Amino acid sequence: MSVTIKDIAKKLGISYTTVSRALNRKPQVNEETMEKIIEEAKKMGYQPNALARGLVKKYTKTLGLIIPDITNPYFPEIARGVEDAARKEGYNVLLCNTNWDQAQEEAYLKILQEKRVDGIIMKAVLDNDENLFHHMNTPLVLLNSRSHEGNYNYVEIDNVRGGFLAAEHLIQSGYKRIGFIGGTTRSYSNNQRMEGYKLALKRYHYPVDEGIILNGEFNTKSGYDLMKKLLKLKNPPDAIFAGNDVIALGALYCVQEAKLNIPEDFGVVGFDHVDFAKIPQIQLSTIKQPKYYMAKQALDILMKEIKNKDIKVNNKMVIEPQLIIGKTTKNTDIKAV
Amino acid sequence: MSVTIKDIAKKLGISYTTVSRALNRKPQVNEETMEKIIEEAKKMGYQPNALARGLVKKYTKTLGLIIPDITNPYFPEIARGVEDAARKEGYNVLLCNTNWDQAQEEAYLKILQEKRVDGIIMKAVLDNDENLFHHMNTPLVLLNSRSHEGNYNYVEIDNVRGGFLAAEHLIQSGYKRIGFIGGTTRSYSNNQRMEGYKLALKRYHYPVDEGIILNGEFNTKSGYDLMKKLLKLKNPPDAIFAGNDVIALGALYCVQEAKLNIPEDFGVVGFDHVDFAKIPQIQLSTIKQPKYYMAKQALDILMKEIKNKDIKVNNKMVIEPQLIIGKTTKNTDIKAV
DNA sequence: CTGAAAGCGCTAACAG
DNA sequence: CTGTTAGCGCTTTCAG
Repeated sequence: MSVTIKDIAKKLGISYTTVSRALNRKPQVNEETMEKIIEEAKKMGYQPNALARGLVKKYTKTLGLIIPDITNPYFPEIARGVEDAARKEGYNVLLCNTNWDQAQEEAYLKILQEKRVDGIIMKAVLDNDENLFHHMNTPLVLLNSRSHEGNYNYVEIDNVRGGFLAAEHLIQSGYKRIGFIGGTTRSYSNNQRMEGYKLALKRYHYPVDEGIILNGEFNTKSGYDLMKKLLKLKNPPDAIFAGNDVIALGALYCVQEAKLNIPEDFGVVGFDHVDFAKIPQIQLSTIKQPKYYMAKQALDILMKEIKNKDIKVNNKMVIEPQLIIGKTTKNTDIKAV
Repeated sequence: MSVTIKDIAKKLGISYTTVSRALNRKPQVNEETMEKIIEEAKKMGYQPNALARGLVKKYTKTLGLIIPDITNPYFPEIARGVEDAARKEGYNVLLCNTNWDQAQEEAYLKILQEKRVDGIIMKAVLDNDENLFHHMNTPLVLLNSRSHEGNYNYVEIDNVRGGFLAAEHLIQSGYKRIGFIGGTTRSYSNNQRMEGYKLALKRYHYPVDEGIILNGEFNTKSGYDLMKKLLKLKNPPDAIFAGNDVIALGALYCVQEAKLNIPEDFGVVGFDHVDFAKIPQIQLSTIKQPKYYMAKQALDILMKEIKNKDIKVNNKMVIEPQLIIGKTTKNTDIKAV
């Protein structure tokens, strides 16, 4: 099928070892023959076989990135950060989307290792799983996730702190009854955010009412549906903290549909600060994650692990979140994006 | 390092061929030994080496997907379609993001082939390139792109028709001076859309004024900047057709900032019908591409090419676009999402 | 500076 | 049903 170094060698009447060396620009090779070989390779349309190379070299210069939902803009922003950083280190990234499906996550973890990627960055679907991390021979860095045994490095936003900031802001904005709409309770980061929210309520002597704490999925539809449920209550909330921006968007829509004025009658705070949250039509109040930066950090840690496969580096990073005040909560200073 | 079939064979005192057969569930193997081998493999944490397998089998069950901008929601939607369809066929997808950088595109094309992916789907950055497709040994299907020589299969929206529909809608909505804000003029699809726009103007006896036809980049900032330019004109447009939804969003923002009422004073039509264009705060009038469907079609064609590597299948698909009327153009029927 | 030989981990004939 | 052998395309000793 495709041209190999042997084909080139035969054509030139030399050994294929020399061809290999020339193509890898080893200094030992005679300059003239080197040039001749490179030229011939180009002429014949030679394409090195990365499989064969990987087999002998024991590395592939490829990384895996496992994320749960590529249509949530949070993850493309992460993906870009990882990819940009990886490229600079000479790595390519195999992006895998699990659709929040744990079986799929496990499958990808397996496949990536079989393809002998040099390392993996993963936002895990769930945190309560024990089977997931069996037989990991490949360096793994978690993103906003924790393994059960806690033996992987990670980069995460301080989710508790973020939840606290969100709820505190709603309280200080004068809302009286603050609900929570989260993603799945099996998600580590979701629960941490909920935790922070409860802490703030307690801190400010607000009651924690489980009746206005709802969890569903990490998407707009779920946000919309759960908001609808909350509004139907006899004693509905006058503000909510959403587990992420995508949920917040659905909630926002529902509130508007109910003809409540935002932010006067109802306040909404999200989490992530994804790009669409910034647009003037929305300007969502939210908790900012420095996504690009976090992605870069995760990659840096992964690089260290790869370069010291024997030594177990301990490198866990917790990033400080930042409250962004938009126009979906009361004390807004409206400003340009 | 990691466990190989030889290790398992040694441990069990049998030949590694038998191990290979058992692990591949070949029916010929004795059931008992088969079970024993599989169990031992699990116990030892065996992970097949896909590189070695690929080397001998000549396929990798991996596909490449090259896109220019993962943060434009159009592409995640495409990516999901490709990935879902690929998974059903037993393939994984290597997602590559070029950031609209042609050198990067070429690099990825090369890398993917070196990794011996079985096929590639690509939205090309530019259409005017001749070097790009050199030495393609790998099946390639283009998405909303054309190769210079036209010798690759593709799936595309009818961009001319889409541009026509957009401009026609603005005309019929009563706007008098309709501009165009596009991405780069080196993009095939962009130019086709512009073409359709001009056709509509001519058809309805509107003048084609190059002074209100601006091109820049395919992002929100560019849309905003170019819109600003247009509004500064002595004789500014009262509507624009944007090359895609992301550009439209930037334009929308700029128009609102200028305190013009949408849709009364100013109309905007985008292209793509990405998810955010549907949200109630925006409800962008736009041209719909059935993205998921198109991705699936591209994958189907690619599958055919892979399965008939010798026979050159000719399979070019042009999809009909659909006008979606939102609330950024006058004759709106406001409706739920 | 160049070649011969071994081997990466696996599958695929070919025997037995 | 199982083992032996060869070979995928490449890099890496080890000689020369």
